[in-house]
Amino acid sequence: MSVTIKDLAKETGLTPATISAYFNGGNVRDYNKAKIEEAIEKLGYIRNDFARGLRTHKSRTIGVLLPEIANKFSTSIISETEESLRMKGYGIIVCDCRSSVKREKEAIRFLLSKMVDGLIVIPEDTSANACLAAAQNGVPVVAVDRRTGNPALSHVVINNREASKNAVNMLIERGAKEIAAICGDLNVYTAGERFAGYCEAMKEAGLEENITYANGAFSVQGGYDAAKKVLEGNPAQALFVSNYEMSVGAVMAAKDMGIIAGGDIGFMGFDDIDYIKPFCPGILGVRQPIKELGRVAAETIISMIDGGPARNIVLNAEIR
Amino acid sequence: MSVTIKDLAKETGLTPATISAYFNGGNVRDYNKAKIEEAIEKLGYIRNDFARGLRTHKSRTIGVLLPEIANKFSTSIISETEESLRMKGYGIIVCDCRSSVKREKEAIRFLLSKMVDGLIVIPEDTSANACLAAAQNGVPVVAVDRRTGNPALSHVVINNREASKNAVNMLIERGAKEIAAICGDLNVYTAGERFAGYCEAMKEAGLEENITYANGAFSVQGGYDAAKKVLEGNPAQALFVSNYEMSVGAVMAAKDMGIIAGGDIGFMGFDDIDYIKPFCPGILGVRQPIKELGRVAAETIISMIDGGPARNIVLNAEIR
DNA sequence: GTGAAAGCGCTAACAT
DNA sequence: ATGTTAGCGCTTTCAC
Repeated sequence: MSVTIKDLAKETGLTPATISAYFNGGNVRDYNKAKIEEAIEKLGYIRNDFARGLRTHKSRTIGVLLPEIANKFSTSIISETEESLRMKGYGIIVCDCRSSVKREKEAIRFLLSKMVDGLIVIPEDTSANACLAAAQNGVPVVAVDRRTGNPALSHVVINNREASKNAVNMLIERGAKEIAAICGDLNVYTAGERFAGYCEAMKEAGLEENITYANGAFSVQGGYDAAKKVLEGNPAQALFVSNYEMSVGAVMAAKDMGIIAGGDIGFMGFDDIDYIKPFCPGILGVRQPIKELGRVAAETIISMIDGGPARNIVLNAEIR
Repeated sequence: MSVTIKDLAKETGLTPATISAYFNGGNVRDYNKAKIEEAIEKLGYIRNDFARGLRTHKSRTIGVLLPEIANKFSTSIISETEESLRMKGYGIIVCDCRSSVKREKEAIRFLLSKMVDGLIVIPEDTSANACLAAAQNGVPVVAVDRRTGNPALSHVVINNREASKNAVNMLIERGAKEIAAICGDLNVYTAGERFAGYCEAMKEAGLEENITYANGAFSVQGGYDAAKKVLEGNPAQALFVSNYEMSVGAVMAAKDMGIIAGGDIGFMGFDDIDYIKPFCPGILGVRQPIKELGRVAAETIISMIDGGPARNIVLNAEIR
């Protein structure tokens, strides 16, 4: 079957212990090192991480759990996380849970049985019950993008409420009074916070009565439908859309109704909406520091694995 | 430390062997089953897949290797693959290699050391040398999207050349004669095939002299730059862009130059360009059967793990 | 249907 | 600097 450390021992005339020392930075004579390396090459040896992990209780692997793997925002974060982690010698196992709390629980068990050293999660379950099993097993958890009620977890989020408030204020400064919010399920942390920021801005501007909210799925279609509903009902002067996919959908819906977002009406979306900008030069967006989010998440999980405490980190979004 | 099968044995008054039998579908008395389940719940037992894999040489895990994890096309495929695989009891480990052959090799070693039962790859290295190590270890490999020269691998691809030829023919039928291709690096399988299809169509229509090709990175920016170059030089009557991100960029570039793709000039892009359609109703796209690609890849790797032969599967793309 | 015992491939004392 | 030995948590004969 597969080549083991024993075969390397036989090939080189050394013992397994020496080979192991070689792999783990122990002191090995240079000419023995050379022999070992030769044998590895010749035999095509690949280390069995199962055996290793069984001994060490370490996998040098981080579990990553996303609501949806085909979601641009999530994968952009993860892309950066993976990069940072790789440089520290860690790999990642990615799972998605299709935005289902039940699957989130299953996936966490799956990841734990893979002996991950830590977990980076965009949590679906706000109470973070699903992460309990991890905590129980001494596996540290970093929640990204969404805050949970569990103080054992680290959190890396953006200043959702404040950024949204500023964003809406910007629409107000430009003269809009009837600003409709399109936010998706308010029980989701980000949606709730962003809507709250919208409300604060409206209230402080004395526009409390103009607060309008349209629900919808966190998808292009969801944003499309919600915007259509809003624009057909009460012609708004501006739209505040609190998520990337929904922003794209909302711009499409407006266009289909003959309304240019950012031109005929004010428009504040979220994340990287540059693709659409040539067609709607006036649109604005809250830009989350996605790369930093991913990098900081990686740093935080490493720090926790090394025994550091749970942290709460808030990054600032920018409006462009 | 963590709860083991021994703890379950102690708790239930049974032996590890019986607990193991329980997990592996052996015959266990109903009231013992109940006791075991109770103990699992009470103690919060999570199976150690390292120990298990060490014994069985199976991980029930498939390694997935992508050029770029933040790429919509890749993750859309994987999303479907993961779903299918999960239903068969398999999980996935996802790596990306940043479109680097060197990293691809590293990632494959990483995945093999994690004892994956199979590999699903969007191969960066056309010769599939990187996959050699997998074959050597008896780990089956399925290449998706791009064909390699290695007959040991299964391949799941679309009819790139034919679909592209049909697509370009469609532009020709609509009256375009000066059609420029924007394809990215032609050494990449898909780009090469799609360009070949374009050339065939042009030749058969007697438009050989009009063949124009602009290179660029496989990104929005790459498509933008390439389109700008093309449109500034020799005002084309139509654009054929052979990749999703580049299609988006090309449409943006045209718009920035005051040209509406699909209106002022013919436009044939790739994949799901619906987001832009409200702004350019006339654009067309080659639609790859992404979900089917992902599902078939999953089915194929399972079949190979069960001892089946390597397969070559070609799915048809549709033009809309 | 359940128990006893061996061993998967590796690492980590400890001895030399 | 290298060898010896025991054991990580599980599965798997083989008895009973």
